[in-house]
Amino acid sequence: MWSAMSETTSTAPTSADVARLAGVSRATVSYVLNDTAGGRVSEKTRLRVRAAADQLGYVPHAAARSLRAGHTGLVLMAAPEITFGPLFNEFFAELRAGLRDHGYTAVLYGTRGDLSGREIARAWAELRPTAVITGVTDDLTPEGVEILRRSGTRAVLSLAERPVPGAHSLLLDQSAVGATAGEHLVARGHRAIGVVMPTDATLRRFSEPRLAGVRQAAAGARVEPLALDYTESSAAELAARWRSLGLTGLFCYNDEYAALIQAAFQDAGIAVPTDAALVGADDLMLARVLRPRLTSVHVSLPEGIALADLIDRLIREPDTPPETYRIGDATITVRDSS
Amino acid sequence: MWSAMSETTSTAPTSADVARLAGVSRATVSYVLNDTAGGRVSEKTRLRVRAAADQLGYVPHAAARSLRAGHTGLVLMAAPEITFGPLFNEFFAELRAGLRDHGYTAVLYGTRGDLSGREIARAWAELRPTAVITGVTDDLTPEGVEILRRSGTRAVLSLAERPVPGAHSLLLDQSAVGATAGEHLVARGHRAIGVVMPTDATLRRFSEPRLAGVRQAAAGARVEPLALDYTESSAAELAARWRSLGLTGLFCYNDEYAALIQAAFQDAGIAVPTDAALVGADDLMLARVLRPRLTSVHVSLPEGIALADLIDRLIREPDTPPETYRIGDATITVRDSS
DNA sequence: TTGAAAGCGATACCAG
DNA sequence: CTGGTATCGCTTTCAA
Repeated sequence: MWSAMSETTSTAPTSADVARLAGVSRATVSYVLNDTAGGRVSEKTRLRVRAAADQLGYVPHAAARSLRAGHTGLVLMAAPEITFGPLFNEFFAELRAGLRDHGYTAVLYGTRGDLSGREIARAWAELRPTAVITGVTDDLTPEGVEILRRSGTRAVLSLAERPVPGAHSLLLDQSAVGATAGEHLVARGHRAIGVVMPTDATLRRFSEPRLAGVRQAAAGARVEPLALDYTESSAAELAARWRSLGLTGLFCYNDEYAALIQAAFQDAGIAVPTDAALVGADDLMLARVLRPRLTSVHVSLPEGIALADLIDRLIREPDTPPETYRIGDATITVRDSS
Repeated sequence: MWSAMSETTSTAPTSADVARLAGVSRATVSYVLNDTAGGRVSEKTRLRVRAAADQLGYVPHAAARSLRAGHTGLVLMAAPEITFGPLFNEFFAELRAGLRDHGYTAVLYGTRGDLSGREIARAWAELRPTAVITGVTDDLTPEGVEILRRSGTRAVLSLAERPVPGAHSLLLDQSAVGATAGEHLVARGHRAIGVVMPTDATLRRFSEPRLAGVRQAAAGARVEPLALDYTESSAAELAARWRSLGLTGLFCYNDEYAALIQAAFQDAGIAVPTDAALVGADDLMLARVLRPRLTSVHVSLPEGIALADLIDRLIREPDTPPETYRIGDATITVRDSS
C-alpha cells in the first residue's frame, strides 16, 4: 500500500528505520534482506523484517553498500557522442545484458570532447568502477589507464582501432574493411580506385585505416583518396569531376556516404556500376533499399555475451598483462552497384 | 611521474594517505582539494597537499563523498534498447552537456525489458539519483515513481508519448506528426490515404498516435492502416497489392520505412509521386539521398540546454505538482515524393 | 591556521 | 538465533 504522497521532508528510509519498525537490530535486517547466513534468523523474524522493509519502501543505498564492500559492480562504458548506427547500439545492449548476467552493472557514461585525457580518467575513477570500456570516440591515454588502475579499476579495455598502451585492446580492424573492398574491386578488374575520405575529423580514425586496407589489397592499382563532406553539394561536386579523374571503382567509406554519392552520380548521368562501381560498408538496410542495391562490406562485432565473459575473466585476473584481441570479421555482400 | 606499475595489492589512495604524506590532517586535505574556506589554509600547506595528492594519484571516492553529502548529483536517463537514430542521440548529448553545466552528472542507465516496473525503479533508486528521466521505451509505473520519490529522487520526468501519473511529462506529441502529414496530403487533393503501421511492437506507441493524427487531419477522407514488416519482402507484397487498394497517398511512418517502400514501388513500376504520393518522417539524410527525394515530417526536439534548465528547476522545487510539457514541433519539408 | 572527531548507510565480525 | 560495534572514505563543525 502506498500510503501518503511523498512529503518534502521525506528522507529515504534506512536499514535502521526498518530495524526499528521490525523491533530488531540493523545487523538482523542486513542478514534477512541479503539472504546471508542461511537459517541464522528465525522465520518469524524474517517475515517481520520483510514486512517492515516493504511498508517503508526501503531500498538499500548503493553508495553505502559499495563503500563498505570495497568495490562497486560498475562497468563504465564510454558513451560515444556521435552515432554509430544500429550495429553499435545492438552490440552495447547485448554486452550490457551479458555483464548483468555476471552481476555487473553496465552504465553508459558520457563525456564531452572538451575534457583532457586526464580529466576524463579522473571523472571515471571517482566512481571506482570495476572495469572501464573506453569507446571508439574517447581518448584514453596511458596516463589515464594508470590513474584508473591506481584507483582500483581491475580491467581497462579499449574498443578501438588501435591499441592504448597499458590497456587491453579489442582491436576493431578497420583496415580489413578496406582490404575486403579493395580485393573485390580488383577481382572485378578495376585498376583505378577512388576511396572516399570523410572530412569529419571524428571519422578519420576509421577512414584512414580503411584507406590503408584498400591500398594494401590493391597493390599495383592506382588508389586515389577523395575528400568528401557529408552534404549533397559536396557529392555533386565529386560527381562533376568524376569522369576527369579516370577512376572506375569507388570505395565509399560506408553505406551512408555511398548513398549520397550514388544519388549524385544518378543526377549527373553517371551509371552505376558501369561508369562507376560503388562499394559501401556496414551493410545497413540502406544498402538494400537503394537502386541499384549497394555492394557493402560488413563488420561483424563480437557477441556481447562472449565479450562479457572475457571482461569477467579480466576482472578476476587483474594482473593479466595487456593483450590485444582482434575482433570484427569483414565480409562482403555483393549486390548491384559493383 | 608514474612510478611503478600498479601492483595487485594497490589499494586506492585515500585522503588519509594524502594527509599522511603531506604531514597534515585529513580535514586540511579536504579544504585544500575542494577550495573550501578560502584563505583558511596557508599557501605553503596547500602546495604540499596538492603535491602529495598528485604524487599518489589521489582521486576522491564519489560514493563516500555523496554518502556524506546526502545527495548525488546523478541524473539517470533510461537507455533505450532500440535505436532512435541520430535525432535522439544528438538530443541526449546536448541534454547531458546542459546538465553538466548545472553540476549534474548524467548517465545512461540501461535495463533489459525483462524487469518489472517495480524492479526497474528499485534498481534506479539504489543509486539515489537526484533526478530520473525515463525514456521512451521503459515502463515507469506510478508505483515506480513513488519508490523513487521515497528514496529521495527529487524529480522524475518521463519523456514519452503519454504521461505517467505522478511524474512530470515531456509529452512528445506523435499525433502532430501524423496530422502534419495528413494535412499535406489532403491539401494536395488526396482523399484515400494509406498509413504504414510497423508490426514491430516497440514502435506501436509511436505509430498509433501518428495514425490517429492522420485520421484527425484527414477527416472526411478514407484512411487505411497498412501493416508492414521492416523487410524487403513485406514491402514488395504491399507494392503488389497497391493498385487494388485504391489509395493515392501514403504516410510511411518514417523515412526508413518510406525508403523501403519507395524501392519496392519502383521495382513494381509504381510511379512516385503520380501513382503514389509518399510522405516519410524524421527528415533524415536518407530523405535527401533517395530519388525522388522524400517529403518528410520533422519533429524538432527541445533544445537540450532548455530542458536541462527545466530539470534543474524541478530538482530545486521538488514539490512542483506533476505537469505536462508538450514538446516537439512537427514541420513538413516537401520534396519530390508527394 | 590546523586538528580531532562525529556521522552519512550498510555489512560482518565477534559476543552473548 | 540475535545484538553491539568497527569499518569503508569523506566532509564539516567545533576546539585548540
